[in-house]
Amino acid sequence: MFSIGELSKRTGVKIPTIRYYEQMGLIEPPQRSEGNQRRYTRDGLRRLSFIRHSRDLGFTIEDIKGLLELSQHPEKPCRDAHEIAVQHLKDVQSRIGKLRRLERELKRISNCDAGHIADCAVIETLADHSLCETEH
Amino acid sequence: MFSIGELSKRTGVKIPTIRYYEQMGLIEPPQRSEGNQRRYTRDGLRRLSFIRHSRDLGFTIEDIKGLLELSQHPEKPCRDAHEIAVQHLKDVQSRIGKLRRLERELKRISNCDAGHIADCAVIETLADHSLCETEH
DNA sequence: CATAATCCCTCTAGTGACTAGAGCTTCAAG
DNA sequence: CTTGAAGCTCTAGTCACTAGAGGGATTATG
Repeated sequence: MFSIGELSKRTGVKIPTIRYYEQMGLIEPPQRSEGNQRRYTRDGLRRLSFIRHSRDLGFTIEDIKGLLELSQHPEKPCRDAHEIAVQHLKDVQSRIGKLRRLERELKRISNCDAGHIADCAVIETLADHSLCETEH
Repeated sequence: MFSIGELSKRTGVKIPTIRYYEQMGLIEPPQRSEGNQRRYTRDGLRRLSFIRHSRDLGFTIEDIKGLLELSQHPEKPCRDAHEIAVQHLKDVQSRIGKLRRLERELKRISNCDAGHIADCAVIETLADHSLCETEH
């Protein structure tokens, strides 16, 4: 049995975040000690590790609820889990695309070496979109 | 003089967002009509366009406050504006790096074509970080 | 066994950048 | 002069936490 602090250390999830996950229904309310403190089992640890890892990969809490649900039913078809992952991959790829266009624009405007604001490309470009090279 | 709706159409910033910017001190409270409705000038339009464009490029409201302040003082050195832009560029580049590692991992795990959850790479990998190829 | 240090509890509120809705007033066109 | 669109303020909700107050529980040491 682990206290919440130990669980936190082992998973790298902060204590208030663990309690928040409980509140959100991502993890089940664990048993309590006589003095009302949370006591977790090895199973709770596994579940939280799953959640931690999924969050690191950028899945939303709703996604994770779905994935956890699925993982409880090994006989179900894999299709749904697969779909969640593919959808998320698409999101990630679109975010990368946007950020790369941004990067190009920022590189360009931050090459500015004007002495004064009056001639600064950063300010000028922000004030006038038509000075941009790419859409965004 | 524009109403808030016209300003919204011309800049592409939604009406509640404009009021929010006013509340946050990004734009000055404009004049009001006799019936207490906001009336904007061409200058307000320019300022909001600047903000819109900066937000599109991912600057935070705090960044934008700084940049607006600078743009009001054309005689100031360009250095500060430059620094804000470069810092932001760094942020963007680090976000791109993270997302690309994620993309690789998601591509890998979503190649799964198992029939059942029991053998699904998505679930398996989320449950066990050591199955990952890259750090994240 | 007493005490001190650490840990844990609940509850509320704050973050950033909006967005949505209720319940009301004003404006512009016909 | 009426009517419907557009505007007003205020409150609360979003997401995924994070911080702090004010208390109780557990554990290590003397």
